[in-house]
Amino acid sequence: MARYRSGLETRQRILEATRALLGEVGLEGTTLKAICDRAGVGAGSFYNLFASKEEAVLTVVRAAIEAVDVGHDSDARRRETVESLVDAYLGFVTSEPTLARIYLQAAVAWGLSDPGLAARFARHQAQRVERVTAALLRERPELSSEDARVRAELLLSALNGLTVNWMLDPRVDLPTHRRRLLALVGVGGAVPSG
Amino acid sequence: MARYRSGLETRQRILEATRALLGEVGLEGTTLKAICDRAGVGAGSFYNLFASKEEAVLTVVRAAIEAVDVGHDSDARRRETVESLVDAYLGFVTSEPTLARIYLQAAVAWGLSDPGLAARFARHQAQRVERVTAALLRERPELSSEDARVRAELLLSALNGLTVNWMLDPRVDLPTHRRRLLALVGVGGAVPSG
DNA sequence: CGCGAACTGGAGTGTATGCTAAATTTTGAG
DNA sequence: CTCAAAATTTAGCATACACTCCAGTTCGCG
Repeated sequence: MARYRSGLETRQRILEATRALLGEVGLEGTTLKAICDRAGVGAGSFYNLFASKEEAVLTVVRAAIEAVDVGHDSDARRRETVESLVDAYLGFVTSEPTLARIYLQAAVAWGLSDPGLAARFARHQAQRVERVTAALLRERPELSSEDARVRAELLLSALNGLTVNWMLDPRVDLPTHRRRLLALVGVGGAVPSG
Repeated sequence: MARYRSGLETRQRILEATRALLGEVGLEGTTLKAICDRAGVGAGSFYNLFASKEEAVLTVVRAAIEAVDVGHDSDARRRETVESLVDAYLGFVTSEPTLARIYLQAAVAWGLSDPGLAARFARHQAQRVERVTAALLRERPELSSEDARVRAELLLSALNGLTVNWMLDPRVDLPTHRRRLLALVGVGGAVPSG
């Protein structure tokens, strides 16, 4: 394992190379040789720090998952709004498209095959739903909790879908959809007309 | 290429094996050997009918893309409703999860890497948006066309996102979301309360 | 039938991959 | 300074992959 400073730095370089490659050429192109070349490291060094290539990739993916729900201690959470949550998500997607891409890729390409990973993603999604539901109930106390939960699930699903569409076609107008989405869920701007 | 009946049958068997494997073990596990074993065919036969493994896989993916928007001649299209379109999509997803999965997998795993494929998916998505927009305008003529288009895009994005969530966690309640989604877009059932 | 073209299976090829072994250098606590 | 552990490089191994070659078989038109 890494105990000296040099080893830790190398470990970091490897993870950064892995992350960059996953975002640029996808999982398929992220070979061990590519990682080592990019990190400026021999294969032996890699295996001195990681048990397998999969470990490095999963480390990156895990970080991507965490990064989706950045920040907010439990105190600030009680003040966060649906709008701020949506903005945090969209801000992450647009400012870190590489990580967002890795997340989606992992969810669809692996999550659908590996039950363990699927469970991890599902759990993560459930936590996000809880967070949005809580915010929604704070802003619109008249909603039943089931109603709020369904709306939260829809909101998050739509955000995920929009992200995919945006990545396939950057002309997708995220700000407009953001506004529309908040209105349709019944928060923030004008109430939907019908 | 295939000219005899036998060759055409073999070709069909190969495509079916490819489709099944893509749905079961993903792109990663869909090797040439796996395809040939499953189809009961030698590698030579495969390459007598397909120029490459990629050709077979892309043929299957193309079919999956087409299958998402099944049926409806141009006459029936003028009578289709938002609800019928949503139901057609959800019906396809739940009755042919394998194909739906291939579609999503291809869109995310390849579409994000291969610009050509991304363009194909984007074009396909644009056509779907047009179709839903037209239906929405028919049902609610008071909407502006921009408004209808944005709602259609959101509806489709949410459907895609819901599909992903449902595949990761089958407990996702599609019928409820379907009803909610139609209401939120402003069609079908009760108008949203706020 | 006859015959050329299509089809078939399976061994074989080259290559890229993930990973290892061993020899060497670097690190840093005592 | 010493020295054992950690870090690093390099060469190479085993495997799996997409794909080719080729000898033999089947097809179906004339």
